[in-house]
Amino acid sequence: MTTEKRRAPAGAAVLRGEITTAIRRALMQELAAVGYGRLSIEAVARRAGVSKTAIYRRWSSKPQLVLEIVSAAAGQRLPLPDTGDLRGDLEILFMIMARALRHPLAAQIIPDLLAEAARNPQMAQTLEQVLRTNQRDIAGQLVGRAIERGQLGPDTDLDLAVDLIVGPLYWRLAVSRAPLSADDLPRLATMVATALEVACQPTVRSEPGFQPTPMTPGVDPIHP
Amino acid sequence: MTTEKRRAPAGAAVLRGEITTAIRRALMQELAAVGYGRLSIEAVARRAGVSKTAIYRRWSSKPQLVLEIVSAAAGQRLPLPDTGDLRGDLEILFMIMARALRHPLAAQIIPDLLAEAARNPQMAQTLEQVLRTNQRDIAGQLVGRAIERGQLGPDTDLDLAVDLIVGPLYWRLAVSRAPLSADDLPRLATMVATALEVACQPTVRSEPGFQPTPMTPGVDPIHP
DNA sequence: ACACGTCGGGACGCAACCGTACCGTCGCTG
DNA sequence: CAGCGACGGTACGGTTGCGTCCCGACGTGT
Repeated sequence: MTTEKRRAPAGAAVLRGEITTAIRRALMQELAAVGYGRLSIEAVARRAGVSKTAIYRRWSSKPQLVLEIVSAAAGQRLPLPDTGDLRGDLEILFMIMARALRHPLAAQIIPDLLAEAARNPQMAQTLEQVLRTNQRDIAGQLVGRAIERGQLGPDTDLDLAVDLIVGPLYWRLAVSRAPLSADDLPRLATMVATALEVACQPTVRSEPGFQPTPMTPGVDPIHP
Repeated sequence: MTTEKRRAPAGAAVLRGEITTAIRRALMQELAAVGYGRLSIEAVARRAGVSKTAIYRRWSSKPQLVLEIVSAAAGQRLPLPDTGDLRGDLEILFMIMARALRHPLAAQIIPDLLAEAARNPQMAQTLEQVLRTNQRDIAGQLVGRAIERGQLGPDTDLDLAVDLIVGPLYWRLAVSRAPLSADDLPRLATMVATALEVACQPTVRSEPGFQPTPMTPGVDPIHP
């Protein structure tokens, strides 16, 4: 309640936006260069041409810094145009994904943070919000449109659809890191669209013939 | 050439295998716990109940240690049975992959090392040998059989096929980390098999109708 | 039985980094 | 126009980890 007597910060006593921007940029570059595990505040400050204090004035600690900046950077929701066809929607989506994942910064940072999320609940929660729900929403509306059109059945498994849609391109661009020609995207879209249509068609066509082998967990593939 | 006068190490002067094993196991656990970036020799030694010297006697440095152990652990080639059908082969493969990726150690370590490989040429080369070529071989023989059977055309794009085969399951188990019921694997196999068959059928069925939007690289999805 | 030679362990010097306290500086507010 | 007050920067202890050196212990080959 004593805050009423204090006057608001003004003049030189206000955070300089240019320095904040420099820190944000430096953090992303440093994150790409050394990864979350090795990230050090000192290195970020050096790269930004700024003192550590400038960072600690804005963010309380290293996790807080990374989480806030990453959230802000990845939180942009981009609209997905409706082409009127499942395959067309997929191709648009693939182009957006490819453009994002081709950027060196994103291609370095995203897998790194996803790996970190596997052991860091805070990071997992943050990425869940800014990445996964975003993707699930996008894939969700994409699948939803296809259902409305009758291209897919209403009982389509959304999770499996997301895997099929996102998995191949993520693997290619973020994991395998092999070059991908522009021609491949339409082909991939065709393949995925066909797979979805066949597996989730309104007209059910179950095809038994191969009985699944029972799971045998307990064998260690890594080491005895 | 003075080595001729030296006699071979024997007795207590020979490396104790139990300690080597303890180091290997501790390294994997530590790698899963903190990741490659934060990995410290001291922590490995602590976890193994061993002194640092015991480690430095066996491996010269941290990268060398990790690369050697990871190579040894992941280098096991497992045979892929021939079910006589593309979909059956895929289902078997998916079960093998799922069993491997469901192990907490592997699920933590593999994405972490893949992310590290993006900035570490040594790591990239090692993983290339022990993981990617392994997968490419497996997928290659799987596709090769399908081609022999006539299920796929001889001009099948192997790279794209690998993406489609490996991507979804890797995304689901290693990135998204969502639970995957046993029923999902056969369904996924059906979807992928269908996608491959349609896109790579000997009877070419090209279907134009959507002209690809040109690539526009240069827009930064991360930050201006 | 002896001696050889490496073993594993503890200790050390060095370097990097975290988070904080203190300092002079500067521009708005009254 | 005067001074308040947070700014950005430097300096500082404390901690952690790397890689090395020295030490006593110990089992085999001569």
